Amino acid sequence: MQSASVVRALGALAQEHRLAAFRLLVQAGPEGLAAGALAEALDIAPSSLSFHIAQLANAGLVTQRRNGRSILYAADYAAMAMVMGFLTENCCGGAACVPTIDCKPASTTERDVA
Amino acid sequence: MQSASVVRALGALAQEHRLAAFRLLVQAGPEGLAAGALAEALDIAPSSLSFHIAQLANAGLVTQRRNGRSILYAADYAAMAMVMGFLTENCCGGAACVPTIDCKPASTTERDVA
DNA sequence: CATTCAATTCAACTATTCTTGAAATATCGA
DNA sequence: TCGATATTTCAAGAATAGTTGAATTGAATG
Repeated sequence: MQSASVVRALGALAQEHRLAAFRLLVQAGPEGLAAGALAEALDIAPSSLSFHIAQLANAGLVTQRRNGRSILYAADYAAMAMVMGFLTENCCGGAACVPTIDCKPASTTERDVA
Repeated sequence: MQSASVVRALGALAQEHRLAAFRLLVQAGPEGLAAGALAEALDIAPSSLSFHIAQLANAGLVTQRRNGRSILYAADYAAMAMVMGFLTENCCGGAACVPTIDCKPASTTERDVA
């Protein structure tokens, strides 16, 4: 019964600012981006970004770690792949289609997420 | 600026009943399922299903066609692939990962959706 | 043409989401 | 420790989402 967590993940992505933030993080790679950098890139208030990024984190789509005064957020590729796999599961009654997504950027495995 | 349509698609999927309905349609294949069959499978009121399936249709995730008294809904695989492609675009700053999804069930191309 | 079946639309209500600014928490440097 | 920076939490309001049953539209059957 993982459908509830997929609903949360999709709901987390189903908002203009959060989708944009997630895509920035996906493109930024495992290094991630600071909350402030995201707020500035998206041109929204810091408190608004906190609200949105918390939902992405709560849905398991991003991880966070502190770096000095900043908090860096990074996309969780495994979670993203899980959501996609769930959507396409048994696609077309089992006909061969929809390859499993397997995104393993170079430094993902060595990363340690607090 | 396709992000708005992706937000709508994700929002359409970010709900328990709609996610379940979409998955049933994905698994049902191009033949699709009648609105009544979906309502029964999901155990929700017909008016509730109408409300939800309309959002999936509005987001472009499902197509509809009439068959006698019933209206059959079917998943739109191209739209699904588009959403996933958008999420993973330029993943990891361009590192080779995330193969493009290419779901082409046997009869999809010959289907004519009104 | 009247009846029945399938699905949608409507109105009303409750619940959740998003935004904002002010206050609080945590880290760093002098 | 004090002040500055980075981020989160809180409270309150406006907007949107989800549910229900009743009324409506559209297609098939006699």
